Amino acid sequence: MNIQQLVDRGLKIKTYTKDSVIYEPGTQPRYVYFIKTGEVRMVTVSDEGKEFIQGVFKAGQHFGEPALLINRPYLAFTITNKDTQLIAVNKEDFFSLIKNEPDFSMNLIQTLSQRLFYKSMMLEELANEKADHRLLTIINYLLHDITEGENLKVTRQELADMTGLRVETVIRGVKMLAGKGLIKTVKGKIVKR
Amino acid sequence: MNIQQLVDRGLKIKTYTKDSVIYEPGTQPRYVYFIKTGEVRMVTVSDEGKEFIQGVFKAGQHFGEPALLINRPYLAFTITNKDTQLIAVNKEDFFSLIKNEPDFSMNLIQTLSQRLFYKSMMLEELANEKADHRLLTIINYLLHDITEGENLKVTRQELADMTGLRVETVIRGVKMLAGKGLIKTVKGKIVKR
DNA sequence: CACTAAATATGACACAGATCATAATTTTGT
DNA sequence: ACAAAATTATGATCTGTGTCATATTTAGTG
Repeated sequence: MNIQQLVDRGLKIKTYTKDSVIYEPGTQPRYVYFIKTGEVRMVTVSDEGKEFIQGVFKAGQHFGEPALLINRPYLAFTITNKDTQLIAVNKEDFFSLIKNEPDFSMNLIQTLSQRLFYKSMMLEELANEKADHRLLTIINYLLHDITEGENLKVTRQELADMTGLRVETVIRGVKMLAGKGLIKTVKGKIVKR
Repeated sequence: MNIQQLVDRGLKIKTYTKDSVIYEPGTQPRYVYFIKTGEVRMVTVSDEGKEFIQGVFKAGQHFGEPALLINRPYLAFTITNKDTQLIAVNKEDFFSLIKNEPDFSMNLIQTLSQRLFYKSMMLEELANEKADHRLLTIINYLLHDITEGENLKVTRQELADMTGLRVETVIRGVKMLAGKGLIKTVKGKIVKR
């Protein structure tokens, strides 16, 4: 099931401007959201206002399934990183997609597996490893998605919010890793080689 | 799909004694494991030998799907907590289960969603919260599964291995939470009220 | 019941990373 | 090309939790 097919079925496209909140923790899930264009981040926020990035979702992907499927209030905020167009698919329709479209079902299982894999990896890091190790792991993970010579389009703040560290610690850590030759940086940007 | 049906299909039951290793990190997944009897823990281990409990699986449940489904080497050890009987279902059979048994597929999706929910919760805790908050969260989570008056059958060491803390920190933290009346303990055991 | 092992408890000290303050550099918008 | 904003950088403390050492309590076993 892709976006076009959903549109063909007559589902409405909703437009959100950058930094709009799509849903908040504590609220009851009613939809699964398919992204037509744009990008969203899923973040949990501590009492002191510190953000942790649970995931980032781009055009063609969907988010918000787990809470809907197990019927639990959301844990996280979902916020647009750019102007974004979404299609909200209600519970009934989403369940019928799973039941009636074997490909969609298989695909969803693999998507959930990928996310579990990432979260397991990060849990090990946050539970057991110190700053430099965490940083190297997330950086290598992110480098997978880009091609040689390109650089990572993430700020130190974002790395901090993915690793549970503070910006200053990330800045010092990245510098250290570059010094040891474990990563390559050009003008502060982390580059794949 | 339940254990009996797998047995009826002629799948072999393998027996493991307590503390046997079923698989190790780095190896390539070939099976999904269904638990007939017993219990296993999934743990990642740091270079310094510190364990983190990624999950615990009991009779009737299965484990090892994500790595198999996305075709990536295991991240964790899986080790029996007790004498355990397993049925190993190979990739082909597992895929056919998903394709041909809609109920199984739906069930798997919900199981994966539950695990994602737990891991998201723990990631937020490990990334943003300090010892006491982490402890209270995991304790409340575990208390959900038992009835009033019963006590948690986990040691401080196990709480430590679930929260990324050290035993001493857990011991001090539990004592503190009990002192503040946020949890109830009897002879050191954490009791549901 | 006694004996041993495992789990819980407690104190002293160390240290990674947080926090705070301020500066330098790079990016973005006009 | 310039100003403003965002990001990166760096130093000086502070602090929660790890580490280590040792003691006490509870559970398990013949």
